[in-house]
Amino acid sequence: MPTRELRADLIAAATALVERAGSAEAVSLRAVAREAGVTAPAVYGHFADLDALLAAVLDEGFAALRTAVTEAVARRSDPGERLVAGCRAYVETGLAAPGRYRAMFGPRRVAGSRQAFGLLVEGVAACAAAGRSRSRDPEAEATLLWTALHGLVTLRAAAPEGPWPDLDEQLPALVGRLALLTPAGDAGRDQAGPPGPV
Amino acid sequence: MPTRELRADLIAAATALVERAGSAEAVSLRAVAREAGVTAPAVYGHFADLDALLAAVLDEGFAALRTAVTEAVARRSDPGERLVAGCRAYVETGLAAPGRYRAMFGPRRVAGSRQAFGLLVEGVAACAAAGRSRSRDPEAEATLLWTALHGLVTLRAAAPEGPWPDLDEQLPALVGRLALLTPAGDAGRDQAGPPGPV
DNA sequence: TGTACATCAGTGAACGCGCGTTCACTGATGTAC
DNA sequence: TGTACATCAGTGAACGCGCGTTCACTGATGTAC
Repeated sequence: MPTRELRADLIAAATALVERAGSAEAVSLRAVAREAGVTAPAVYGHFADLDALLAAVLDEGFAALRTAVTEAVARRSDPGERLVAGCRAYVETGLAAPGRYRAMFGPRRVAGSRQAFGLLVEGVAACAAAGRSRSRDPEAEATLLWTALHGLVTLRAAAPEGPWPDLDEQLPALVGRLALLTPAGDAGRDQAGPPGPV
Repeated sequence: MPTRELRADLIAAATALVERAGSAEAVSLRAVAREAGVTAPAVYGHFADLDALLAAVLDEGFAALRTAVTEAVARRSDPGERLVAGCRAYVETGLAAPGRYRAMFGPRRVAGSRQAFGLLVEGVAACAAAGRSRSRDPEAEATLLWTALHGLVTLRAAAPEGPWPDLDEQLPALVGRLALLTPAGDAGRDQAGPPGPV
C-alpha cells in the first residue's frame, strides 16, 4: 500500500460511499478507512476528522462542476450555444454523481456553489448583449435558470427510474424559456410560437 | 402521558428531528423516543421499526403537499390563476418544512410524489384548453414546471441565507415561462415582450 | 559497500458512547360480579 | 358501592454492535558516516 497516495485514496473511497449511500450523513470514518483498505486511525494522518474528509469530497464535486462548465463554454463562441452548453455540462456533471451532488447541497454545506452562479449571470448577459435574449435582468434570469437546473438534477436523482424526457429536448426548452432566448440558431426554438392567445 | 396519542406524538417528534437535522438519515429511534418523552421500546408498540416511523413522517409530508395544492386550486376558477396558485402552494408548503421536503426526495424514497404531478398536468392542460397557454404537450410543460418548483424549494432550503428574489416575482415568471402562459390576467405577464430579437 | 540511526506513515488494542432490539416487568384502566 | 381480576401500554435492564478517537507501537525508508 503506497503512502503518499492515501489522501487521494481516502477521498475516492469516501466519494464512492457518499454516492452509494446517497447522502453524506450515512458515511462513517471507519467505513471510509475500510473501503480504502486501511485502519481507521490512519485517516487522522491526512484529515483532522470525518467532517474534513467529507468537505474534501464535496470540494472536489464543486471543482468538477466548475471545470465541466468552463470547458464546455470555452469550446463555443455563440452566446446562445455557450449558455445551453454550459447548462448541459452542469446537469450532466451533476447526474454523473447524483449522490455527491445531493450531498453538496445538503444541510449546512453550500460552499463553492456561488461561483457557478456568476458564470450563469455572465452567460445570460452575453446573450442579451448579442441580442440573443430578451432579458432585462440577467441576474434574475440566471437565478431562475440555476433553480431549474438544480431541480433537474435532484429530481432525476431522486427518481432515477423515470420516466423522464430526453435531456436533449428538455434542456434547450428549459434554458430557452427561462433565459428568454430568441429564436436564432438552435437554442430557444420553442419561443417561435405566436405570443398571443390561440 | 396520554396513551393513544403516542403514535401522533412520535410522528411529531420525528418530524421535528428530521427538520432540525435536515435529513432523515441522521435521526435515531432513541432520539425520537427521547424527544417524545418516552423510552425507546415504547416506539415498537406503534411502529415496526425506525424506517416505518420515518415513512409515516414522509407520508404526512406528501399529504400536506397534496392538501395545500388542492385547497389553493379549489379557491379559484381561472385556469391560469389556478396553475400559479397551485404552484405557489407547493413551494410554500415545501419551504415551510424544508428539511422534511428534502428527506421526502432523498435516497430510496419517492413514494406519493407522482400524484402531485398529475394535478400539474391537468393544470397546464386546462390552461391550454382555455387558450391561456400555448402548450402543445401539457405533460412536457408539467415536467419542466415540477422540475423548477422542486429546484426552487431545495435550492432555497440549501442556502436559506439567500439572497433570493421575492417569491411573488420569481414564481409567476417561472410558471408563466415554463407553462407557456399567454398574457391575460395576472399570470404570464413576462411573456408580453416582443418575440423577436431586440 | 556496509552499518547505525532518525523519521514517520500506518497498525492494533483499547476506551467510552449511542445505537436498535429483546425481554420480563409494572401499574393504571376498565370490566364482572 | 366495593372487591377481584384481565388487559395491555409503557418501563427498565440488558445484549451485542459499530462508531470516533487516543495511544504506544512497529517496521519500512532514507540519511550519515
